Amino acid sequence: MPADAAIDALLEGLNPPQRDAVVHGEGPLLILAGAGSGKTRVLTHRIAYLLRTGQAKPSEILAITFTNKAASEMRERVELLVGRATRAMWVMTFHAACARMLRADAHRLGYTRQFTIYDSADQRRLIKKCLDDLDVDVKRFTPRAMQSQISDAKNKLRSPEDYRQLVGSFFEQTVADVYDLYERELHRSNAMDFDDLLVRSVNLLEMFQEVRDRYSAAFRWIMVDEYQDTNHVQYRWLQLLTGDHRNLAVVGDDAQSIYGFRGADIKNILNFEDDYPDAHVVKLEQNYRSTQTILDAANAVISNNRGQMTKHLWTDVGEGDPVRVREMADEHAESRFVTAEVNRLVDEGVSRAEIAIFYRTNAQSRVLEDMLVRAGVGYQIIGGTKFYERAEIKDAVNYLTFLVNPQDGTAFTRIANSPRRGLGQTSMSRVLAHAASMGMTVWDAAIDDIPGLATAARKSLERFMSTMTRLKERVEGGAPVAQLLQELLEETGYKEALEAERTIEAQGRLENLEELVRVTQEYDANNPEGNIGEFLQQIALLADADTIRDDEGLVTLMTLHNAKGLEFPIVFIIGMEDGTFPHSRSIEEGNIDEERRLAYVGLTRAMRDLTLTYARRRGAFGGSMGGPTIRSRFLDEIPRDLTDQRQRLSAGFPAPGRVASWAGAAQASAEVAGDTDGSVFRIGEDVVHSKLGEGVVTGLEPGGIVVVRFAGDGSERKLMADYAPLKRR
DNA sequence: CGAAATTGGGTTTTT
DNA sequence: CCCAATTTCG
Repeated sequence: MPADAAIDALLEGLNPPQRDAVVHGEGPLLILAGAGSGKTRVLTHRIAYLLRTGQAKPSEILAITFTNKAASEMRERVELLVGRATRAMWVMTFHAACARMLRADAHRLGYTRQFTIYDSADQRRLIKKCLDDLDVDVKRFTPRAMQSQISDAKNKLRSPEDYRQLVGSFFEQTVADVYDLYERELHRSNAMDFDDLLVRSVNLLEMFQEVRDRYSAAFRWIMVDEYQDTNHVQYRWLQLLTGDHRNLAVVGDDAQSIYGFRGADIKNILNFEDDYPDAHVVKLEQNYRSTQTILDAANAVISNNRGQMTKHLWTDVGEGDPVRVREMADEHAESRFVTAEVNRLVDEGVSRAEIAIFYRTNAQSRVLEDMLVRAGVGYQIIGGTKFYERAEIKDAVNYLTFLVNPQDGTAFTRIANSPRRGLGQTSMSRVLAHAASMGMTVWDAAIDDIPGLATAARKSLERFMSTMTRLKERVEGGAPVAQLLQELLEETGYKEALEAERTIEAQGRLENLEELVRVTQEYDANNPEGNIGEFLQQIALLADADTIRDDEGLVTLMTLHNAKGLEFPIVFIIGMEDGTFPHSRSIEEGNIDEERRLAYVGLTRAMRDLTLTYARRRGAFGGSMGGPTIRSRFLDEIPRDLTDQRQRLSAGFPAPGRVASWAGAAQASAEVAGDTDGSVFRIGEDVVHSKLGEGVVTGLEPGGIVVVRFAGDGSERKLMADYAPLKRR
């Protein structure tokens, strides 16, 4: 028992099960942590406790999370408890930990430590090339389908040979061929895709006893967050590392398993006690985040799933307000309603940073964004088109990649003719073919005498490669990343080409590149011993969730998937319709349970205020498609008395056995009609119309119509708020 | 050989 | 609507 006062302090303020998990010593530990039950607190205190009691040394701690953001948050919170000792611990994502192991030992598997990490776009491009090389019809077998099959195989630790054994159709036969070639091409390029990071690490640990001994001895204490989202490779990786000491503590919630499509296997957590019969099991069921009403709603929804670990969240913060459910005419009315609500809340003194809006698919954000921009509401959006996926950023990154990884043909193909240098498809294929046939790196092939290359292309390639060679010398001289990037953008003519365009778009691209330079400067400052290869590997592993800012002035928009692990005082979930959420694909595949868990995740993000909206009609593909919708089955799984919706709006009559108040009915019909009070604009507000100039709002009418008196000619006009080019001033 | 124009195809979720 | 791939034109 702890005698030390510092140790007592670590346990203070923890509830009994939390304390139980923190003080558990050697041996397997399963922490079933319901949403908002303080699991990060438990993990950080457990680490601190192990250190303080002298059971563990900092360098023996390996703490795994799913996002870098979660990792840095954990690191910061541990640091508050134990200080500098944190630096010796590995607190990072699965992928980052694997990349780090591989940098040290990849040579054993025939890679250099400068191996490139391919994101899924790179991966798809290479798969496409393999399909072409094998003369496969990409109309029949799309690269996307191949990619998901290959990724799936890798997550199950199936090699191309393993896969070939199981082939049962022509499709799978094709996949086997592509998979086989793809793997060889990847290796020849000295590159790994995301899945490879895990797979190759497992290979390393399985094939080299001394490597395995080294790591399993080093990491005597292993902790894993979000264990319900681990897949088979990750499971195997953990097995290999914990085999000797069995000090594995996992935290998770089977009700929040939402990554099945990515190979996550919920059985990993469900069967933990079979894997470790002596496992100590702790359940955290007290929720410190939400009101009882929100929890009851979430519990009710998730109870429709079978075969879960029983758990019942409760709180002592009180009942709170009912869940608000709103029917809107279409997605425009929905956006208008949410935007107006945000404004109303802000007027009441709520900070925008306290508000989040969730949706099922990224495409749903567009209409909402339009409306928020129009209303002048600041927002940040997580996901969608990501910074590192922008063409100019990928180009710059691929320049750096080719400088450190001369084998990377994908990087070469991307940059050789960007900016235009007169090196087309044909010339590039010549270079790649030459490299392949001579067994040399792409770089060496590009500076070699290539037979059959046109004179113009030859000249151009020579010029390009001499610039690259000059840059490479500076890389080898240990130039800082930022300096190299800047020189590269100048000397390759990339910047010049963009400047010559003189378009607003090009201007934006230049600004993005400046942003990238800032990122490299920051990297240089934080990593005096760093190098390009490490920088590239680091940015390759960034996730969307890592870009969330704590900005007072911004409402946060994101998919439900990205919302996991976060909390907000006020939450809106839009698009609560069957087909959107649950998604039609999931309905077809009979995969409703995972969608329901996603709903559970979404609902439990809200601390005090939760609003769910659905639209009677929803357009798709820019308005050409889409029709009447059916409200989400998940809405109907929430007991009516937890919501403020007193009758079924779609029926148009009060529900049997329940008396609807007049006010409720009036309010309901107003919403159905297009909600008069939900307008983005308000009477008396100054607005600007792109054609008619400045004016003031003099009236609001049902159907989203605003009446505006314009200053220019004094005329008063009725405008459709959704379609008129009208903005708040 | 490269750039512009056209057409056709597709939307789940992502480390 | 937005992209990528193909066709067409210079």
